[in-house]
Amino acid sequence: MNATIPHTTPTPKAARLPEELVASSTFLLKRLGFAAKEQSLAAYEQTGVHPYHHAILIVLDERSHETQGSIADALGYDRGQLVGLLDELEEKGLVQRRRDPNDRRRHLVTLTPEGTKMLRRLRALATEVESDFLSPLTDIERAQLHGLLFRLAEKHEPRCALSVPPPDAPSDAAG
Amino acid sequence: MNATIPHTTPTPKAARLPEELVASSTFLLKRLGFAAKEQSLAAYEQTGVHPYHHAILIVLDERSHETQGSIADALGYDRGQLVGLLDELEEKGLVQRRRDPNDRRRHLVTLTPEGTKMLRRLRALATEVESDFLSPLTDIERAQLHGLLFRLAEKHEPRCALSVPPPDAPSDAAG
DNA sequence: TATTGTTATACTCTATAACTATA
DNA sequence: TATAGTTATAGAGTATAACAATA
Repeated sequence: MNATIPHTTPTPKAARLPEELVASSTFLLKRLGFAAKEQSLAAYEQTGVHPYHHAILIVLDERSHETQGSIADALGYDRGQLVGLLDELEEKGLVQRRRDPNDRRRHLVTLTPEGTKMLRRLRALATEVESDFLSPLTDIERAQLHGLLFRLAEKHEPRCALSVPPPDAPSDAAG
Repeated sequence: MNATIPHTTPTPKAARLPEELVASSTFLLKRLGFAAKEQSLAAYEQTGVHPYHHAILIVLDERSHETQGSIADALGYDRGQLVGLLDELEEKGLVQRRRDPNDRRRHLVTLTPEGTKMLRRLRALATEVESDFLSPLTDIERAQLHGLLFRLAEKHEPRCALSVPPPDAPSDAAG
């Protein structure tokens, strides 16, 4: 390795990202979103289900007897993708599908008692992952961050908008 | 459609995400990271290059004559992946590879004048995308958001850390 | 033997659309 | 004809590791 003189290496050994990229919030969002996804996946491995499954269970816990289409729409999943996810949840006994007697094309999906139990476990895990991911921030900073992310999500992920502003109210109030 | 009585639809037509998910910052980070990626990809289509290519050009603009390994390390890319990206940049005449005479295993990569020109264009485009993505926020809020994201990135994307804390300083000070 | 760059392979995701059964 | 769910297929993207040249 040409090791007579250690070259004084003024450039740091640990490779750093260009400041220009680090200065970009969208760049950081992409990287952090990826990191959050990876950490979630690693944590969920022990449970045998994917964060996708967790989201489905949450939807069913809010309003059971959803149709597959309404679940897919609520989460932004493709309907074809949802079929496989529900197959897996059903195999594990966490949800149950039955035909809607009023429209036999539809499946009504419900949470089983085992599904409710799993959901409890997944909620605890998700809280843990979130808390760990945000650990560099104080509680106040976490609230600030969430508020800012939510404002962006209202625009870029409209499904996040919690309430549709009433037509006669000034729309600014909803922000 | 069984259209005698319109059902009064108390559930909103627009499918909404469960509040539980929207309340999670890591969930929002994942979705926003994905949205940022999608918007970048759409914007970069007109240029014929990918955001990956842009990042490589930025690295070369900071410090030319990088080896392929150091570029990959700086950006966190796989070295095998980088080969193809550099092939594409070279085909377009934006970068040039030549062997390092001091170590003939290595390739030194440099920006061509065309690459510099393209980089100018890409910088303008990236600024536009960023500005549009953050448009719901005021300048002060944008700065707040970036500060918070950066603090998270220092932990979850160590390549973002701008300066290595001096060994004699208390490590807590580095956040 | 270890490292740089290259190539090949395989695997995961996702997007698309064809297909069925019901309406 | 249109819709809900299902299935199959293809494509992009990514990760892994085998490989040749050089140290």
